Amino acid sequence: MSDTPIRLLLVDDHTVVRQGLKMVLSLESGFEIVGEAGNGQEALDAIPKLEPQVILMDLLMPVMDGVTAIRTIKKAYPDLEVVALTSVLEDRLVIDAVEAGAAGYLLKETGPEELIEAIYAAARGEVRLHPKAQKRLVREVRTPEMRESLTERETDTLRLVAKGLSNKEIAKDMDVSEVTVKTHVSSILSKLNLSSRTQAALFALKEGLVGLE
Amino acid sequence: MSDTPIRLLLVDDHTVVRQGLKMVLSLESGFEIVGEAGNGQEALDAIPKLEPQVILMDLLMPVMDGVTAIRTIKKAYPDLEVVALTSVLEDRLVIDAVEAGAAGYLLKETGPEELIEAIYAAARGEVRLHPKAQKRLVREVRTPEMRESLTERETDTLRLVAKGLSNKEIAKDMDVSEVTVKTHVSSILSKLNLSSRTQAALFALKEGLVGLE
DNA sequence: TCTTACCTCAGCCAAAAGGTGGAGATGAGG
DNA sequence: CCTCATCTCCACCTTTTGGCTGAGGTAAGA
Repeated sequence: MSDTPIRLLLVDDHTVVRQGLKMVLSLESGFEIVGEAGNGQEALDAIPKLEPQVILMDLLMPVMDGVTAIRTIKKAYPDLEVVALTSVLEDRLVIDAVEAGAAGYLLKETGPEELIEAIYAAARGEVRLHPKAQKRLVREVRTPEMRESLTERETDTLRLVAKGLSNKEIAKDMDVSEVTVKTHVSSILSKLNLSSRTQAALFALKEGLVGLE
Repeated sequence: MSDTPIRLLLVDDHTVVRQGLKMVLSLESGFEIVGEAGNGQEALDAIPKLEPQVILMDLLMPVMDGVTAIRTIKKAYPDLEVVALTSVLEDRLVIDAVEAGAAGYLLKETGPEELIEAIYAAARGEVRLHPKAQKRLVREVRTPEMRESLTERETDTLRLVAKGLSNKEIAKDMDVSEVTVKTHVSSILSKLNLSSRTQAALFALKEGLVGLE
């Protein structure tokens, strides 16, 4: 490894988690934690002053979410490596994070050793994905026709289907005829290879297209 | 407060979270962290030796989940107070935890102050619920006829509906006629005051009746 | 300009879903 | 024994859903 410590910025809205990370990482001499932030916006503001080399970023945060933050950061500072660190494993999140340029996707259930190893890897410009995240990503790459191929209106429709609305209600909500909604739903089912709107709703939930409340 | 520190046991499968809690709580002189555990079973085994007064318990853990652990602990040690600490807010979890005898339900997004306050409260035998958890619990108490009133077969049916199966598939799965399934689905919708199987599926997911994969 | 993809709508049709009412069997409990 | 809840099934009916084909308008891109 290098002889100068890696400058780290921690971004997470939970105080407890930040403290925990600090605790765990402070046992490792190769790191220097130069700051903390409670959301993506704070992180962005702090970068010029703190000049971190690697950022540990939670994905689910208020104000500015992690994915947006990663995208913005990688645009402004391409050399800065961002490791996504989250407690939930959602297809959509994994894909978005990787697309946004994350140097890693770790779950909070990850042990300290892997965490440390992933940071070193990120600093070297390598990518470390949690095994489960890898699986999701591979699944996605293998079936890119899936959610990817849904058009904008179809995606809108699916979102409403996943909220339990009927075609008539969706039509009213989208301000089109019910016939059009039926057309959209049909092509959704066809494209995704599903056989009912309930399955479509479940798909949308799994993909993180909509939340559960 | 008392002059002797409160003996605390931390139970969480994430090392990072445990360290974070230790860090945060060590700033408070009123506590003494007597031990840690990575799951419910470990916690249970450690109680006789460590003699904690309050346990901070994560709900989602491998081996033995938090709710089961709470139930078991409260049966064996009624005076031991257990505070549930979790990152997710699920109706079913809140209800189950409270029924199991939890002295509190906190989210990991909770700030250190509230966390500390909740532990003191638990030690005094009081109950502290996160505002969001309170809301869920109240909603539940107000509509006990809901999920509660579903019969066994209806619950089975709902579970399969929430997996995206058609009536015919459910009939095959449950080994009854499709007519019977329709009867069950009808009474489910009627009892839960819903208007489509998709809504029923979403309900089942919200209630934690089934998982999402 | 000529595709191509998308959005919108339509009609026709079959299948699935859902509502209503009723009925026989079973088993638990007063 | 009687009652009550549950499970099972049936018939009849309406509504919803989903498949299929086609068609006009629009916007982007070769």
